[in-house]
Amino acid sequence: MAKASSTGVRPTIRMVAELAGVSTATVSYVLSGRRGDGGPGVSDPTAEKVKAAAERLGYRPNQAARAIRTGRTNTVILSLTMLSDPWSLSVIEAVQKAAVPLGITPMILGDADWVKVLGTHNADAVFVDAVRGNQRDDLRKLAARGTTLVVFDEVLDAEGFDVIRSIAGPGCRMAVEHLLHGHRRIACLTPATASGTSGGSRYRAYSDALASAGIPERQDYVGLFDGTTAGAYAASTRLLSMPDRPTAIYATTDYAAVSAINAAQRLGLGVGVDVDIIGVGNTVEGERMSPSLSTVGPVDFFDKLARRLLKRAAGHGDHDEPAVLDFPWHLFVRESAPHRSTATRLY
Amino acid sequence: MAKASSTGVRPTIRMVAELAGVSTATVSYVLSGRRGDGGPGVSDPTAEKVKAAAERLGYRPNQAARAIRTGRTNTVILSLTMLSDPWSLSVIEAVQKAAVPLGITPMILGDADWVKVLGTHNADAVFVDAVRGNQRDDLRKLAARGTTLVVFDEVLDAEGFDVIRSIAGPGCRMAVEHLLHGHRRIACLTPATASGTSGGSRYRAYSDALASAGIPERQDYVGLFDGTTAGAYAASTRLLSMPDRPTAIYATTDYAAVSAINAAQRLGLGVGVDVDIIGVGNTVEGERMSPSLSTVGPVDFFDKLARRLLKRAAGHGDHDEPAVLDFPWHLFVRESAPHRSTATRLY
DNA sequence: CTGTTAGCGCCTTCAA
DNA sequence: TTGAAGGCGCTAACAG
Repeated sequence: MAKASSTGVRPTIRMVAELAGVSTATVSYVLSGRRGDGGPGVSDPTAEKVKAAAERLGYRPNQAARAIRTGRTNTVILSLTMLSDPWSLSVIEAVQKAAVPLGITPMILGDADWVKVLGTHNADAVFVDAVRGNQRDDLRKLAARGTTLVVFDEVLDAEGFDVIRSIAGPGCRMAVEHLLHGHRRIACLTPATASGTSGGSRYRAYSDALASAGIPERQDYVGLFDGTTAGAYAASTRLLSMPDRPTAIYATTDYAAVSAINAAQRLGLGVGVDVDIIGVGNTVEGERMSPSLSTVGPVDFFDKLARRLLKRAAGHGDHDEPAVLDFPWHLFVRESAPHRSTATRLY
Repeated sequence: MAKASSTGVRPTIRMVAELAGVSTATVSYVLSGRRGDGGPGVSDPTAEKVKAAAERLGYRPNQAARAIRTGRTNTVILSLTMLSDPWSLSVIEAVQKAAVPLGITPMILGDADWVKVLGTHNADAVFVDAVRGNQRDDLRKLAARGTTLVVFDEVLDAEGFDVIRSIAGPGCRMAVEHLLHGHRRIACLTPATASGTSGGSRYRAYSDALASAGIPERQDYVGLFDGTTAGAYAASTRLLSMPDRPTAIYATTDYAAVSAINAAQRLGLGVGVDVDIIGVGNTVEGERMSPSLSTVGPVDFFDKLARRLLKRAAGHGDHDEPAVLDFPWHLFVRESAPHRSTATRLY
């Protein structure tokens, strides 16, 4: 049984070198596993001695020190504003699956204030899931300083960083039009902050589709909430408790749609029967729940996102130009808002 | 309008020094804002020059380099195994609130494999939310190497690190006994993995309480699930669809209880009326939902946890001995499992 | 009050 | 096949 370092001090490469009776360079070669591919060869007995010494001391290379020398951190940062949103969990899941085999560690930044953090902390690549108007300049500055960015946004251009975009507008339009096949009294459930930001296009799809169908928009059919799950639940309850309640709800995010389903069931309404509910985003949670959530969303979005991010993180030399990646949207018809024919329509 | 660094290279302290016409040391003094408190003073005009130069270049100190020198990263790592659990979100929220004013950045590690990551990445303090049996040695080794740890566990001792413990046993017992006032047919909803780990005590409280009350335990009243929300929902549906369905469900986590409530409502059962549901953990989500979730849990747990972690992260000099912190549990009677008198009991 | 020097732990030449 | 030396960006101790 090795005694390990009971000194309370972290073992350094130098201690390993001393214990093995070699130089620090040799240790570095052996432990970073690069001998033979152009790097100097090290004799097997020496390599063994080094490995044994490292093991005995419990040596692990110091990433901070390595980063300062190599410029690589083997880390990607995910800046996620709404951690409770299933969308964020899907991002995390996909990135983690793709990162682990590459020896890259994903670190999650829950704070919305990524500007300050990314200025001082480095990562091989950074994913940012929401950019407010006044942060556009910060993004450009970060990119100019060499930070590798992948940004999720519907309007930004690729000014030194990748932009992942999934044009919500047409997709959302499809969602509302799907409801229009069976309904006239359609409500919209959307966070209050979304009026100005990217969510705005999701709401606009609702307005436009209704207008095209010749249905006047009712103010009391717009359920604004504060962005929380509880808020979405409350707003849904209000909508579904009205005397002339809507027969369908278009929710601008999947998690809001999930809350709406729970609220409807609480009120004793059959989801997909008495009331249809459709979401936006195509998250796994929606697919797995019961009744399964009808939704619109990009296909394979999360995997593609993860691939892009890790390609940027790993491929330090490859210089694909930063680009805008556009993901097409599909309509996923499931139980919460099934197909409606003239026979089954609710008006 | 400053041109900023359009070189694609991150500005260093040396560039700032050159531009300002001073030495790097002076820059360091000025920008780390420590002049006067024992450190050398710097004249105001010089300080201004330095600040202007830094601003012009968009300079931000490199945390990795600083860390290697000072041993401090201004970072805490939260290793959270089940990010979708509201419990994790509460931890994040509390830590973030406490960390920001101290200039400390919380980084979240979603990967369950913290052993590898913490070996190479450093932080001023680390919170670990789950320790498997074979990881105990790793914990000790990490602590011996100087990693500051705060571990959430019910059985570990403080072997070089803090242990936060919230003896679930007695609290869970209270939960089941609360149900026993009004019920005889009580089911238990618990993740399958919990048989061996800390969750085991939560299940044992159920067994013991039933035994003490002279009620035989029914195998078909134990709803095992895979740890996911969807799994908990499915298991709840099965329980509540039985011919002689239970009139109460004791869920070993709040998030499972939430799923059970949704399942019950889906089946048209009145929660708190036809069926009582109680959770474990006292998360905010449970408190805010409708019907509000009855539960047991420690009081002020998350804030206390955050305070401890940040005290460890900030107080580099203070050497309180690592200790076991024990948080007492309370019973929170809310709508999903109200008080039952002999008049309102369901048997 | 300011600049010089010496490292932190690691990796990468270059010479032996 | 190995070792010595230099430097990454930064700060701490010591000169001036």
